[in-house]
Amino acid sequence: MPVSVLLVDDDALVRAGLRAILEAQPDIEVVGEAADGAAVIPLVRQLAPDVVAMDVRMPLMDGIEATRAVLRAFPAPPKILVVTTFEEDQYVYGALRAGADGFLLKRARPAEIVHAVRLVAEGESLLFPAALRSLAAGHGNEGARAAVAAARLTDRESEVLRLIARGLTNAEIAAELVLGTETVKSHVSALLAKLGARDRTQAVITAYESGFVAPGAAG
Amino acid sequence: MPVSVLLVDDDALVRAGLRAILEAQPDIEVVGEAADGAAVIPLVRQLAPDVVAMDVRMPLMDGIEATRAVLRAFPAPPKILVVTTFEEDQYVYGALRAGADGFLLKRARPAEIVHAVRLVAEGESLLFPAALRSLAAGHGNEGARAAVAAARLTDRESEVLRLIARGLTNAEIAAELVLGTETVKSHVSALLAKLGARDRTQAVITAYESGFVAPGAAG
DNA sequence: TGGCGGCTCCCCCGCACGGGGGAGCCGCCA
DNA sequence: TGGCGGCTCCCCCGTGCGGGGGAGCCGCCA
Repeated sequence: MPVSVLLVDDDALVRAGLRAILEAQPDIEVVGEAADGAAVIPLVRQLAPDVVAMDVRMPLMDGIEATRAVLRAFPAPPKILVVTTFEEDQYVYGALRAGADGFLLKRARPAEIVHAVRLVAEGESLLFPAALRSLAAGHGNEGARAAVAAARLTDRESEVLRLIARGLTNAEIAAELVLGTETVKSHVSALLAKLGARDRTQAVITAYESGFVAPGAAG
Repeated sequence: MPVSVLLVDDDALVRAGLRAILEAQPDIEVVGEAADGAAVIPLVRQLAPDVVAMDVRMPLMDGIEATRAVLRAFPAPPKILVVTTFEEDQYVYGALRAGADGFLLKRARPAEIVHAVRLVAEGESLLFPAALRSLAAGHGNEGARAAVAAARLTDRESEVLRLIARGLTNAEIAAELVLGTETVKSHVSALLAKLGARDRTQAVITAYESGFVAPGAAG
């Protein structure tokens, strides 16, 4: 059962590129295209795609509004993969709050694009915007790859991040999870690398900004 | 021109106590009372108080809902001072998100209660819930005093907290503000003490949880 | 069967951090 | 006039933190 994808981008060139890359995969099928967010709702209703690859900047209705509209309109909405560039990273937070499931960088390599589509199709994928931003600084394509491939935390890392975001030290986390402090340090290091965070403070910021934790939700 | 206060608490004893304490001040005037949040809207319309001292737990409409209702109903709403106890601190975040302007602990001393009313009346007062919680742990009355009196940050401290909440190190903050690192350290220490935070990580958490910074608002 | 990723734990090392002091300058206000 | 709070900068000191290595165990899957 292939993953069905709807492409939404005002640039025909981008649509064609995405279609070519994705159609080359046996398990991915592009079922439709749209040139603006305003056309998304009826197309989703008609095509019922698994994933919508959604551009951010479009003339009539931008990707953020369209994301919101789709999630409002359908009880079981498709996964929304927001297609963005480093220059547009100010839209990332808005898209996240609108309910986007993942991010795709236009300058990513084909294999990464394919990977991203599969990831969001599988569900529960959270790509951290801070990782995008920090990795974007200077590293060029390296950044794109890392942002797409590495930004998924393991269960343990998620658990540790949650405790970091509650203000615990490594020793306290170790006690809480019944682990050695060295183990916690390992998880913290891995987690910081994946998030593109320099230290636990930046990790907490990323946790809040990405919606990984929400104000008021903590105990 | 005295500060006018509306008391909202289902406990008549509490109302009487607040009235006695506040009326003893020449610059504070209690203009009305209500026993439930459901009665607040018409009373605010009629009395136009500067401050509403609002209990959290009330039979018909709780303080959080009432706060929300008041802020929705009036273009220039009164300041909302939420009256709470340490046992009720789980309501603090909800009240903050509802738009409350400050917090008052029932076991606070009279002078502190008066101070809190004057503070919110002056505007722009933000009392940090994390400071409440951490100070509440064990210190008894000490905690109440500190939470009310110390939780207001100076301009410089607010500036530093904002930069901490953007992930900067002390050295980077110093460069940003054109200061010495030792100066930044002084501000950070003062700020941590006021917030009841152990380190900058907890300070960031407090900043988000209190609404001092909001997800998506950062640049 | 081998490889790989996740989880666990260990070492060494440098450093940013935070606490404890103190001090001088300025402006406000009693 | 003196006091006080805010802002600035300095010292010393301990340590939690994060990076750099490495290693063994397990389960999944090709």
